[in-house]
Amino acid sequence: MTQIKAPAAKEPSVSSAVSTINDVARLAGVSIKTVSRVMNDEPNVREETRTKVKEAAARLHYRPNLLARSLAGSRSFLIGLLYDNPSSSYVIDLQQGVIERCRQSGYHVLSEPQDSLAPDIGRAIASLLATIRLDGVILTPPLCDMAVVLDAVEAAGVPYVRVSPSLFPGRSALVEMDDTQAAYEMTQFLLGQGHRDIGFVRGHPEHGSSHRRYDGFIKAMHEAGAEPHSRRIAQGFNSFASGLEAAKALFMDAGNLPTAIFASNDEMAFGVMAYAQQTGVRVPDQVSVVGFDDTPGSMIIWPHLTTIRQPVTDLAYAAADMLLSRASADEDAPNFSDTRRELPFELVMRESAKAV
Amino acid sequence: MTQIKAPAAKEPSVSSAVSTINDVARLAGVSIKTVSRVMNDEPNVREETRTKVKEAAARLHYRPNLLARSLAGSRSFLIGLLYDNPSSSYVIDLQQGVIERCRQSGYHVLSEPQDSLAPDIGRAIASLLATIRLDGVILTPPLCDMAVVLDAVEAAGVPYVRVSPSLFPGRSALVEMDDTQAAYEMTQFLLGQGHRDIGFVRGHPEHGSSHRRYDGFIKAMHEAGAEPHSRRIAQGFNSFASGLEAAKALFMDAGNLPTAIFASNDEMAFGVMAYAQQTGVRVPDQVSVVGFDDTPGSMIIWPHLTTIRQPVTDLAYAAADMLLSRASADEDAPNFSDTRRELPFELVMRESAKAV
DNA sequence: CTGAAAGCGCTTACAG
DNA sequence: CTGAAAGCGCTTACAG
Repeated sequence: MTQIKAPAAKEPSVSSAVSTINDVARLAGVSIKTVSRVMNDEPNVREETRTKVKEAAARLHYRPNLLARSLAGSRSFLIGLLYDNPSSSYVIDLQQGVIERCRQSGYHVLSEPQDSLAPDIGRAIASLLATIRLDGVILTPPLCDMAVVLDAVEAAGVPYVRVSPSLFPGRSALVEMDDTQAAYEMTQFLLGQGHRDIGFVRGHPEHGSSHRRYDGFIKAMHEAGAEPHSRRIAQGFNSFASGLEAAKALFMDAGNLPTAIFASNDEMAFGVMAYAQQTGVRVPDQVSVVGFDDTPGSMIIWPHLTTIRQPVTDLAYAAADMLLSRASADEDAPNFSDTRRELPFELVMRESAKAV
Repeated sequence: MTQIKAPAAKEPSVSSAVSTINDVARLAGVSIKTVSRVMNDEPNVREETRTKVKEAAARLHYRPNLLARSLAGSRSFLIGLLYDNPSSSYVIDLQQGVIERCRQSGYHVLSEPQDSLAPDIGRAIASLLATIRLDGVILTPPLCDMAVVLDAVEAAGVPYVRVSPSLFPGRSALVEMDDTQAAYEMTQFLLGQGHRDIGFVRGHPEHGSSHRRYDGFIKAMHEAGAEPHSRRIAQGFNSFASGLEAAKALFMDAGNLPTAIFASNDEMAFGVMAYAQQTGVRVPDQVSVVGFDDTPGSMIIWPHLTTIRQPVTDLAYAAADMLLSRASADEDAPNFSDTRRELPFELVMRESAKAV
């Protein structure tokens, strides 16, 4: 690859473009310690001095060097987002929310995708945390349910928050939504629409949320005295293809279709809808279809998908807030690891489901 | 928000968990300068000494502190990804590719979403670059076409690469694909399938790629002597809703439908397909529909969408490689800003288009 | 081939 | 209310 000169800089000398705390101190006629005090909004500075320093800083376009602050101080102003998630919209929404909150506090976010299947993931994370002193880490599924990952983060002494963990309750601060209740309410919604014969597509058996969603479904069906026959339950793996396969099984007997299908996630619901369309089953006229997650796809298929909206952005806000308030609190503020926030989901009614 | 004690660390003292260059030097019985040489794979170290240092580093689980390296040296090992893009899959794919490449070189990536509509975006970026000394910046549309953004990056003296810019050719290193040619080939594909009466949904007029795609379409149609009537051209704005509206216009006369519709992006193609479905127009039997971008949605609708795959990951690789090779090269290697790489697109044939 | 010194730009701990 | 000194963990520039 060819490479040559950097784009012409506006300043004669690149290095002269950035001013340091020394420049500000000199211009304001104070010590660098005083400049530091002003920049960090510390008390015990005469108002007149404060003004003088602020003016000097403004004139020089001074911005404290984050790296230098990190090295000298006890904070790095860096939060790590560790993920290994196949859903781009989930990751991007979460990341966006975390960045938004961090920015307000002068923090930056390091996105660090991880391969949860890698045998040395524990060492990889330990190495990462040794290389960059992070002030906090956010862990998403499936990483947040892996003991080796939690061990590594804890060994490094970095505070962390888990998003929607399924395992090790109480081991750390966490944010989550109630999958079971959401599936329960979605099922109740279907029942309320007059559906009694409802098929269910289970999610990937290794995801904790799959089981919670199934439980919520069964609970509602049970309460309604409408326990599904086992042939109304299909096993999926969270993919479009597995949804298609599940639909094939659930629609086996064309003369005896369920009136609704509840897929454990949107992706599988799309598979069900595609299969229905291919075989001439009309949605929602013959069969209602609902999903779970409210991915972007639910608004681009027709009929638009009725689904459960995960509060991804709010989960991100909450996780970031926990970390940030811990970072600015006393080193040993008590009970951080007991912090737990449950955020509300939302049942989004669209066109893929209707009353029977 | 409550916050309390950090998760119990494995080590008695958190600070003792991380070893420094001094620890390694002491254990190996050498100076820190020698440790530095070994860690950076510099020459002029006796093999025996090198081994001794490596062993000491391994025993102490030593990882050089990135922040300290940054402050002392001329490199920060940090690359910034600046974006303001509504498509989560585009952003995540690009980010993933950039991170992957950076990781191999010991670099980390700071994702910095920007509001391209903010009036002070130039100052925001200048401030960011003053706060964190980045070794390089990657700019995506629409940021890469904003003079105020380029000015800020250049003023900071940070090397940068633009991804798919439409404006200011030659102002910087860039990676891109040929939108015009892609649209041209997609149109030729349709023509080759026997379509002559092809409708077109134009993209958002403020996106440079919209015009290039339109040009490619027109060129192919012209060459085939099949110039479209103006009522076969609809204006969209890259959204699902605008695709739906466009379809309404293009399908106005039910007795005289085009045999194919080429939408400038997938999102609008989905809108066209939804409208077709709502009005009983069968895709692809009555009308073929094709899109552009190969977003995840193209695989969850039925029929799956025939579209153009942007080489997003490869664009990311190429952009990162340019920056990384520049970072490890001489400060003034010539012509970096002339570097330009064009990557091949791919025509992905799926079920939404068929021969007439 | 190896090392002692200085310094990157800040904050900490202390003194006044 | 303010500042001089030391130090964070490295690399640079220089000396031998």
